[in-house]
Amino acid sequence: MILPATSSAPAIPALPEGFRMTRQRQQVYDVLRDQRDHPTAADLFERTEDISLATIYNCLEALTSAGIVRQVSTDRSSARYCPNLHEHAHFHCSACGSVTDVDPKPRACSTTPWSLPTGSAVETVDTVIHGICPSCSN
Amino acid sequence: MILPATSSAPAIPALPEGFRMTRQRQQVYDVLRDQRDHPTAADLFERTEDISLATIYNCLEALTSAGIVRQVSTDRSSARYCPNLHEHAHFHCSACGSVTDVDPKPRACSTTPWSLPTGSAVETVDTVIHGICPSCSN
DNA sequence: GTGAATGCAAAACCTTTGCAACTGG
DNA sequence: CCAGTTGCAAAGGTTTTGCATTCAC
Repeated sequence: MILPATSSAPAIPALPEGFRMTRQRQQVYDVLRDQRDHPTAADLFERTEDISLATIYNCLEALTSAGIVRQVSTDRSSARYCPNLHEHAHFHCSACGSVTDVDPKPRACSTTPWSLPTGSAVETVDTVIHGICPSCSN
Repeated sequence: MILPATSSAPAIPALPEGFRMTRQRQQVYDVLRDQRDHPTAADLFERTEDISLATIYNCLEALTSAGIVRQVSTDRSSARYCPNLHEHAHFHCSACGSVTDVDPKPRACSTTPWSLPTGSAVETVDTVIHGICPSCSN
């Protein structure tokens, strides 16, 4: 007998001790993982069912501080969310508003190209490339 | 007779055709240029006189689209503004919240280290380095 | 003179919060 | 069981808007 394709096996990178994988958190993570278009909280609210908007925000906060989702700010509009944990930048099309992942070049310089003051401790680097995407260039 | 030090000579990079340099826009630009700590709209409202908050926002929008000021989004809090037009990144201290300019290393790789899809047109690249600044490391 | 910019207050928008009810481990 | 999570509605903070007045060119 074949089990119905329940939407979600955990399938999540190492979770912190004591992290509660609730139905809501799983659903939010599933949408992020399956539709990698960097949805906003409102997008996620529409794409899920029986989750309040406040809980969407709670889940995103929980997933973000658990380290399995990154928050992306391309402009002043709603925050977007990204389940890609590999080093990458975000390309933001100023025409259509889409946000896509951009990988580093195969053998790009390995050290930070920025002259940080002595004593600075780097936690994360967020790079947003604004421009026009191939589809909008036509 | 010595003239009182009126706050402002134009002293602004090439302005677009038809840009009206009003008193308010000049004052906002002067504060940005003289106190390069990346103030928010609310900061600028406090540091200027006889300018309404709505006008602060109008001025920032005007200066930004005129290309002489850049908007900086380090997190979800208020937008910050930067009059430094040279290529640089922003270091955001997650402890004290300060934002400082970071210059590129003298001979860092000259081309984008990102594999952009063919047909992408890059307009600007915003890099925010989150971490702990030297003062907060103590 | 005239279109653009300002000031005010109100509205819009995104996100967080307080608190009672519920639930995952 | 019970601390942590949810849902709701209300509040908070930031930014925008409508419109009459004022101003830069």
